[in-house]
Amino acid sequence: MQSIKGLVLKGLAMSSSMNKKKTIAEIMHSLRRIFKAIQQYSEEVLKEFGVTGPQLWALRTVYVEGQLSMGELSRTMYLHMSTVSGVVDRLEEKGYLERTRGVSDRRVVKISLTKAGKKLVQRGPEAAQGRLLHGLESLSPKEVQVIWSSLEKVVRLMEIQDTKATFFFSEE
Amino acid sequence: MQSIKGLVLKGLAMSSSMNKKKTIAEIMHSLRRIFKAIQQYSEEVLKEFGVTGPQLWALRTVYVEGQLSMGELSRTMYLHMSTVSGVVDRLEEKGYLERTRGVSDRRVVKISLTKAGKKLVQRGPEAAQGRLLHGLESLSPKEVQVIWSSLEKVVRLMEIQDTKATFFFSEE
DNA sequence: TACAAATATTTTGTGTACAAATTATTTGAA
DNA sequence: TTCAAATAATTTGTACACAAAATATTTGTA
Repeated sequence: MQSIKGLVLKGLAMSSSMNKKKTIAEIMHSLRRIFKAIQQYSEEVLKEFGVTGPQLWALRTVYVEGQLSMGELSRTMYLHMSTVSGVVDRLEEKGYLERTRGVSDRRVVKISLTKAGKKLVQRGPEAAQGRLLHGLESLSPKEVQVIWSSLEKVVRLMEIQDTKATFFFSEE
Repeated sequence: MQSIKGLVLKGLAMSSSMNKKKTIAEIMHSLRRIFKAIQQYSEEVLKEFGVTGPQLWALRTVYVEGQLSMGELSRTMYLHMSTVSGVVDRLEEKGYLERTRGVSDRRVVKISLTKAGKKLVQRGPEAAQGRLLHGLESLSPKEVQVIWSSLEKVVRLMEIQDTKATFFFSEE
């Protein structure tokens, strides 16, 4: 259906003398394709396990971290609290999560897994990571390391600009 | 508001002896944060130019590629056609794009920029790329190259699994 | 020629994803 | 003590993002 193979080969054919501007455009494309692949994987997870990628990710986070507040969950997942609120709604409806009000502070909502939720996490794949995970597993530790440090560099570049809006529009 | 700086530093503190599984989890986090940074940037663009990141990206694509069909536009943007259909709807309402039916094949819809659309692209930043672009510009060509090839590797790993679903669940 | 299969786009329905507004509760200062 | 500010979570409104179904048109074939 998609001519992905062709596109990948086109990417590989680029020489190392490719100029910076073009490389940057390619980087954006790569990121876009990674997001798309993650979303497509989410569909597969939905068909097999009845929950979406983000939902499985939330379950997995609670499984790993233990009981969490909404704020903690959203910070751990790097998602806006209102987004997480909706995800938790759907997981609660499905019977995988429970909300309980905090005892000492009644503003706080504590999220915990039900028995069914725990079971699902144990038999399910590693959330959205699944596909990427199995790909990365096949690489050497060194290769994984290089990919990680590259991504960290990109993250720093993007997040640093939050604090340095002044320098945002530099000269061409 | 966000404690992003702290998180970045935590990432940097990791030693190279970090095991593969942890590194992979970090890679997922990095991707997630890149995604979030792009979306936050989209908000800024919206406030300044009245169009969202994806909308500006679509305009820019038509600007660069010239008149396009919906199919061509969606393939170029790596987005589902139904998604692009909605984005084009909103840009048409705002008067930046026009739809025209194909002459030889009346199923095809041709997308082209209006005068206002052209003007906006010329004065606007480089769509979602903007923030990343300015960050990457500050690196050496070699560094940019390493980041690109890492991302390409990730893309290939994820997309290859579309065709090789058989090997999907390998042993631990 | 007739009409089924293929193709291009839109519509429908679900689920993120965010900001801004709202609600409920707690904390701190006059 | 009182009540405004701060905090935690939810609700509301907009815009992606996708698959599946529907619509319109063209192509190929009997």
